[in-house]
Amino acid sequence: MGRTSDAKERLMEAMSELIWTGSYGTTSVDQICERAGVKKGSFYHFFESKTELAVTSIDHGWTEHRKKLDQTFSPVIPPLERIWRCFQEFRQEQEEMKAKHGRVLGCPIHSLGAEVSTTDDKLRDKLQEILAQFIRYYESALRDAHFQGIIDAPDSPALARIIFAYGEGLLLHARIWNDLSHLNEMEAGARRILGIKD
Amino acid sequence: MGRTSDAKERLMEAMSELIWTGSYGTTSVDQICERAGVKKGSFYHFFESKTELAVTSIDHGWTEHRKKLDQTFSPVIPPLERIWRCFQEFRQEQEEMKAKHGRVLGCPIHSLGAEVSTTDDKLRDKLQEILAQFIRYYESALRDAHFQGIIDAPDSPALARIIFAYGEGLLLHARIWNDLSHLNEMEAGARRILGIKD
DNA sequence: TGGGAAGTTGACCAGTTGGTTAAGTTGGCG
DNA sequence: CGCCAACTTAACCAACTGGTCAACTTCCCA
Repeated sequence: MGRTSDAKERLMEAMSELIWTGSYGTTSVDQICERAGVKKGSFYHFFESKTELAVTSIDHGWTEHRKKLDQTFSPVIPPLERIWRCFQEFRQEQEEMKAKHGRVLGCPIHSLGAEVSTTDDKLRDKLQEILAQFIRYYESALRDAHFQGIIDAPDSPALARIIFAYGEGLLLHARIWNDLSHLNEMEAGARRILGIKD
Repeated sequence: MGRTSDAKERLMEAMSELIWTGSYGTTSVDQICERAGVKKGSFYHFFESKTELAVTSIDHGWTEHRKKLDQTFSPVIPPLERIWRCFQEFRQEQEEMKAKHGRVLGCPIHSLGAEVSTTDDKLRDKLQEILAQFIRYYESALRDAHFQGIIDAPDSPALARIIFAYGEGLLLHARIWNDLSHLNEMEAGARRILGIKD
């Protein structure tokens, strides 16, 4: 019943892109609407606030991204190989973003988290949720690697947090320096953390 | 000659605090002025723009912070001890900030970098400069540790970048989760990265 | 002591902010 | 076909944005 529209999807996509290329604070509702080709009245027909759009579009983007991650971290793939592939995909994604926007953009979840976590509770809660889920991919890969005797990691959650913090730190440096080469050392650094010689 | 004033210092301090507790984008000139007890006309007597105040106050804060770091990383102190002390000071500072503001604030340089590095060139350049300087503390400590045979680190700059990225990642997680306990594992994680058993 | 540089003040600006509203248009479905 | 829910539109809002300015006060120094 009633009319149909893809304005909601267009708004979510515009918001995601603007947050990633810029920041939440400097992204105005007018900008979002312009990029999405949607009038402001329609914006507030679909979303009750700018924050709600952000939460919804971040959530939607993560749900999409998880599909790829589920493949990357498939139990069929050797455990450490999963992690190296994940790093390669980080790199590929950042390359694409640099080609498209002329800038290395890093991880939108962390950039947004750094910006809003003291001021926007709803957004912060969503970001926490996503980050906590992400760590589980590392965690289960490391647990598998430990049980296969590939690495020595009796405390895989702790080790996963180290790898995670390290990877996010690198991604952030890549954004700040607008330089993909920071990502080159990701695997080597992780090997060092995992205590793998080579 | 003429009148003297500490309004400039008050503005810098207000800006630093507001950036740290919130973000650059959500900090308005009016807010800064109110907190500093300075009228807007005076603001623009001392600074040509909001960006310039941010650059100046960040720079000033770093110059102050370096004094402490120079002591922490004194060549007199055993090299790895310097790093552990630095971590302890991170923790102490975050504890103080949490007591004062009710929130874990993380590293203002990185939070700011995540937010503005795609949009504000002057600010980004300043942040890059500071971060590059910070890494050197780790770097020289690691070089010393290597030459003293305490660790195996032929490529100390690369290792310093790993430790740095890791530490910043943890600080960011502490901010996002508003939880100091993320910092507890800092030394243990760094030991693992450095390949130290214990 | 007094000239003048340095600092202060509050009124002012145009543009933008997130958000509202009421009247209109569309098209799925009974 | 025609109803009516779903969607669109443009005009509107008060508060706030970063920034300006000319008149005024202070107080250092010659």
